[in-house]
Amino acid sequence: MLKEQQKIYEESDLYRIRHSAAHVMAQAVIEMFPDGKVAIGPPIEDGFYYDFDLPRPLTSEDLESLEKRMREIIAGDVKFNKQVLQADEARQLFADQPYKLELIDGLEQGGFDEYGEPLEEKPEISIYTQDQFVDLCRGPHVANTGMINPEAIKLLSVAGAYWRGDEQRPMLQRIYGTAWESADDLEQYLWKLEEARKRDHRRLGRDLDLFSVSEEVGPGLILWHPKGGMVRKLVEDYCREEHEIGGYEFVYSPHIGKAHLWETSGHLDWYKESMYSPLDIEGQEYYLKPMNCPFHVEIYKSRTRSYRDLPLRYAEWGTVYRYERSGVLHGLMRVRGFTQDDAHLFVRPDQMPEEIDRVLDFSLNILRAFGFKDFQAYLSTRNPEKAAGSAEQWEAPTEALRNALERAEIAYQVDEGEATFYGPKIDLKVHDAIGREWQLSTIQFDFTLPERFDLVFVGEDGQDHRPYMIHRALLGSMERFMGVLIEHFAGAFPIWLAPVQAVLIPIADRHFDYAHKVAGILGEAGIRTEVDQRGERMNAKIRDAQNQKIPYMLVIGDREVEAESVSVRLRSEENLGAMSVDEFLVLANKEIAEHV
RNA sequence: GCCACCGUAGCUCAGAUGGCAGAGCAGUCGCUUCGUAAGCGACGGGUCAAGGGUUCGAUUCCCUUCGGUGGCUCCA
Repeated sequence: MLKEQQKIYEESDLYRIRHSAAHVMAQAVIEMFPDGKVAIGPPIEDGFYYDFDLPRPLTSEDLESLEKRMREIIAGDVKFNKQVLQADEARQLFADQPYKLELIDGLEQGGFDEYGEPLEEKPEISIYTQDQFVDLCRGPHVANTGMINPEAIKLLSVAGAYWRGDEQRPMLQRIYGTAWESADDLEQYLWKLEEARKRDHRRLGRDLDLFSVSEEVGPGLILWHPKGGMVRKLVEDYCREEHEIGGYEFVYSPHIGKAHLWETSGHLDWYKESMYSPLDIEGQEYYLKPMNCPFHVEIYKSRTRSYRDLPLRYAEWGTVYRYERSGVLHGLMRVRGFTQDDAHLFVRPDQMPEEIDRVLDFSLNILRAFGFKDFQAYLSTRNPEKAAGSAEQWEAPTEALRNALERAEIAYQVDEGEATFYGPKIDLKVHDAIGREWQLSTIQFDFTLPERFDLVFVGEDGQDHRPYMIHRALLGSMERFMGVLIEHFAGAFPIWLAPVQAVLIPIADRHFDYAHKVAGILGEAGIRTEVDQRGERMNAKIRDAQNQKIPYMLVIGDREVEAESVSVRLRSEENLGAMSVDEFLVLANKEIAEHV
């Protein structure tokens, strides 16, 4: 959620309802476990959570009885009473609540909020009491529990969460719940969850035979099947063409490189924990590449570069390997081996602003071509804990990126301290068909590599000058992009990307010959076509084609053979009736060209 | 990696307080030749994730490992 949206949310009634529901839930939990310790319980985007330290793991039966108890507390319609305390009074009150004591210390020092984030002003210490339950809390809440709609709350799941998000601290039990103003809203939200589950790319990947992950090969390593491979190829083909038009040149580089390369690049200093262990080859250490940059840099260095050569734009669909902790792997979205649509731009300082504008523009156009319309940009700035180079060095590129965003006129927010070690970056996120946000493009300024590799170009003055380097991936990784595409379209890819665009459905065996004849014509016209000649009834063939989300189902029976036509049914279930093969080709080609 | 839960046929899932392993779908074969979302029948298919322990006997109980799911931390 954007910071401005978050602010509006925090002012809303819904925010109070959810915050209050979290307290009611905490009361129910503490009634169940009187010795339980409470941590924090804030509202979140679609609901709320509360973290607890409890004597035993919670079960789904516990959630049911907690939910029941919450409804009783709500029915009691008790007041939320606010009271402001001195730190010492608060400490006495929460003497047996170690997490609250830590929070009180943070508040008293005026330093930190409940997440451990620094605060600008020293806040007052307040408690809210409802029924017998007292909680350290800054509010706000509804006036009394009766203002929470008991028909619009639901406890969703239990998960582990570190106290203050720190993996060195204890693991708490987090209960996620949701609360809405009306039962209808709740129902709609649950429908959305169900819809998201149905379009889960892992499920569709199997049902549509797009890809798989084999236990034999290893977790986070994707096997693309022919249908998924076709979609991926179409995506790549389109992008390659656009890149050529956009002035990029294609390069290819190997999957491994010597340790010294990664020392020079800085990856072994800054990125080692994400890299696979080295291979020993003839006494030399080689690392699997986690990024493509050093290779492109070596291509740049392979000869003397003149100011006339720049900008150079090296593009590569580069497959990289990163060690991701087992718990973070997720279908195509988070994997250990993936292919970036990567490019590195080497530019003269005077070309830099225009080049960044171009990249941002290029990126938006490509994403639009795939049906994404809603973008959100994030500008990540220097993290002093984890940054190569000085603060001064970061200033100019950070400004350049900010200016590009201003000129592109897209909504963005600044994420302070979120940059990678080598430079500030812009991340572009898209909203999919059901409103979820996914990160795809990244445009990263890199001022460290040109220095580390001592990159130069010869200027007009005959002297060596340092080029700037911009690192960018537009789709991000092919794996993640495909995952987002699958979920965005719920597997019903736009016709130009559909692995099978038309299926011919002969009603009886005697129609096979004509079906193959039509398939031949369509194939020659570039339509990806299959003939379903199983001994199934037409109804079954239609059902299967529908489930495979094939855009055009062409039914062929006696009438069509007679009239040399096809009967066109769409996956929208619309039946267009009979038309000639030529008419169908006009229709299909139009829709393919329009990317619908 | 951490916390919780889970792992039975390609998929979705039954099952037994520890005693020869079950269904639907999918697959193969046969019959059917059908007009816009599932025709009928037969057959094949399993070291019950792997390894170890307890036991007369383990798919079932215990331990370890591997894999998955939801989160946390991290991220393209």
